[in-house]
Amino acid sequence: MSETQFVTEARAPAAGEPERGEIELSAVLHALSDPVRLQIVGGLSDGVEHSCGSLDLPVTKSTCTHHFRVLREAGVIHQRHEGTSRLNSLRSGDLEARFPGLLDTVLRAAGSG
Amino acid sequence: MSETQFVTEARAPAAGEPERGEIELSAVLHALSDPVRLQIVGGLSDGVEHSCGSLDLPVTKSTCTHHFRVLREAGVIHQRHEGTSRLNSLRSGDLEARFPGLLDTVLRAAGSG
DNA sequence: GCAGATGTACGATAAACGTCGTACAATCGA
DNA sequence: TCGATTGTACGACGTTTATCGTACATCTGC
Repeated sequence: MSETQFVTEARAPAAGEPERGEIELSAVLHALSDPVRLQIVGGLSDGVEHSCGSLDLPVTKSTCTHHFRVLREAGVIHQRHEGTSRLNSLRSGDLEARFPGLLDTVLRAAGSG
Repeated sequence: MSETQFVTEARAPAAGEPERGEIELSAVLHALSDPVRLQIVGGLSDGVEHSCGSLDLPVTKSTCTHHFRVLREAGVIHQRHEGTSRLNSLRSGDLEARFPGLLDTVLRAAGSG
């Protein structure tokens, strides 16, 4: 896991991301309710930053952009710019603080289902 | 809780309900991603059967019917006919068997959020 | 500067969604 | 039987969604 994932203090989120305290449950559940986005979250669950293209998703680039935006605006992921890439990571710490156990439970459910 | 909720054997679902093994994670998350439906699930979380009207929802009757159908077709609730009422209950046992911890975690998140 | 790589922006499109109103069906009590 | 209660069916409506293609922006390496 990256060193930013288990911090317990809320940090200032990037533009377009909700703050930790403003993450809404219904938005998170909606973000996780799409199979492609569930696949993205599963791909990010190793705690390593992944670029959008490195996840080998079954949709086109522009649809990818759409799904990453939904996840970002729901507060599920963080996007960092590096070169021509956008490095994505799960906001595990923020989600764990706001909705304890939720992300892990969903990831386990996605893995076994 | 009613006596049907913690059975570990899958039972034949009513028409329109998926069987235990066919409950899909994305459908469950989508069903739970609407505030009204989250309120319904919260209202049913005492384990008691509730009629549709007894939950005092902020929408009209026909919208209620719609939300209960979404929950039923996702496998989240069971509906039983009794007189002029439809008694609703959570499929806690089936959900726990299929996606362990998911329902409890979401309900706890909904309660604190 | 130029070409390639990586995403985003924008518009289009078809499907699904949440909401409502009205009409209807089923049941119960008087 | 008649009226009240409870919920469903159906159609309408505006919004949102998931998807794509094309065009564009940004960065890297030559």
